[in-house]
Amino acid sequence: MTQPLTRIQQKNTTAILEAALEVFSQHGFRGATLDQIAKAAGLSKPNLLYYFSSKEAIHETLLNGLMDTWLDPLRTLNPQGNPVDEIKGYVQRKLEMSRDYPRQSRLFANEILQGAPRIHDGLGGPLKTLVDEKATVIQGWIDAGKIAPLDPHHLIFSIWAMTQHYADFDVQVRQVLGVSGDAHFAQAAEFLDAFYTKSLTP
Amino acid sequence: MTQPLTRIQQKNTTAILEAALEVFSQHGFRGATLDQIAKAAGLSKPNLLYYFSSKEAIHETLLNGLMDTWLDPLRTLNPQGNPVDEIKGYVQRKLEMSRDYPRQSRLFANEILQGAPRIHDGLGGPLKTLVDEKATVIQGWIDAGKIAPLDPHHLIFSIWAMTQHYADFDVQVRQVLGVSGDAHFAQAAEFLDAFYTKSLTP
DNA sequence: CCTGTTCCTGACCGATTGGTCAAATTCTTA
DNA sequence: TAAGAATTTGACCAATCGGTCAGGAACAGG
Repeated sequence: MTQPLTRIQQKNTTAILEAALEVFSQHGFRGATLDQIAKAAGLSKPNLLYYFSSKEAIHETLLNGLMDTWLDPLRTLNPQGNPVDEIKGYVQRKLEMSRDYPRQSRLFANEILQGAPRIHDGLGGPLKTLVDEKATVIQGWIDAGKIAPLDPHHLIFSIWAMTQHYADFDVQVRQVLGVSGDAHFAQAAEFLDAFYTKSLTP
Repeated sequence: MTQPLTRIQQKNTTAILEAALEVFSQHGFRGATLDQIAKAAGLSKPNLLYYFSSKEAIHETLLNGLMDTWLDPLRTLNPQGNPVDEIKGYVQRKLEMSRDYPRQSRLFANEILQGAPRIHDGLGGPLKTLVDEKATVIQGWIDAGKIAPLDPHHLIFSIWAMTQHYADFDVQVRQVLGVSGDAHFAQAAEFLDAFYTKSLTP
């Protein structure tokens, strides 16, 4: 039985999670400190621990809230739609997430990189289930001759890899391109559209 | 004037770097501890610091030695070769590196994820130079009608993203596919070959 | 064998870490 | 407005961090 949150609880909880997202995504779990998070949230360290029982509790809350949002674009892949457009739409939505929520992407990347010690189960369970389901849909499209024959699982991996690359390896992308703003995301969108059009069309 | 290393120096230095690669790639720079590295190397902590002046010195040595090896596959991209085969060859070599040297890939990924604080300059300098050079080659192929018109820089990013994904997100890939060995790398090789064949052929 | 150099270690240090706690402050509500 | 609950804080703690240092052990060449 969860109690409704007071305004002050609401405000501080979100401030903590926002600050923690900033710090965790930048330094990883072990690299982040409670002092950093407290300072970024404008609270004292003991006050952090009044709202969350431990550093790990903050991190866990963040990851749990993330999983669903992160998989939503895949969930909306429509079996009844036009196959090529559906997949390209998924690519674009995923790329937009890299542009608009890079911290979430990096938080996730950090966790996976370290071997996913805190969400290992979530990967084999809900994630695998969803991917398998959508892979079946894609395989159906292949069997019907609607798209080119490509291993559906690895096709999904390719989408994750290419879109998240622009968030996770942002520094590298910027250095190599020599840009500072957001303009290269439009280039990326164009590239990915052309790329997947060519590879998916039967 | 660097002195030649004695056998014992040789042995311990490589043992330290091997252990540090293991630990750094798994926990990131801040997450790794000298005690962990010392234990993994079979040495005492003060003995580590007899060979390397600091934790950062170990990390730096590791990254410096990595950069060249990591870019070699791109360097061997031959302007005179068959365009599609050259690029697909690069993809395969990069994928093999993900399979055979996943720790190096994760070490690099960790560094970039945290904003590349220790190799920031190397990205804008040598890396950018090499990429720009190869991008020009690819653009030449496009202008000659040898491959499909795709932004060369983003094409290179796509190769990095997709191949390194199999090393950096290894846990996720394994969980989703439900595999434990190395077999899925053969699938990945096949997928990438088909994928790039379709998208590069004019 | 002796001697100087290289290699190695236990004990230790100050700084930082995640976390605790009693007391003070602020808010709510009767 | 008074009492009780919720919120906030400074002071503090044990553990761990990267790193130091004096001295001992092993090794080399003569």
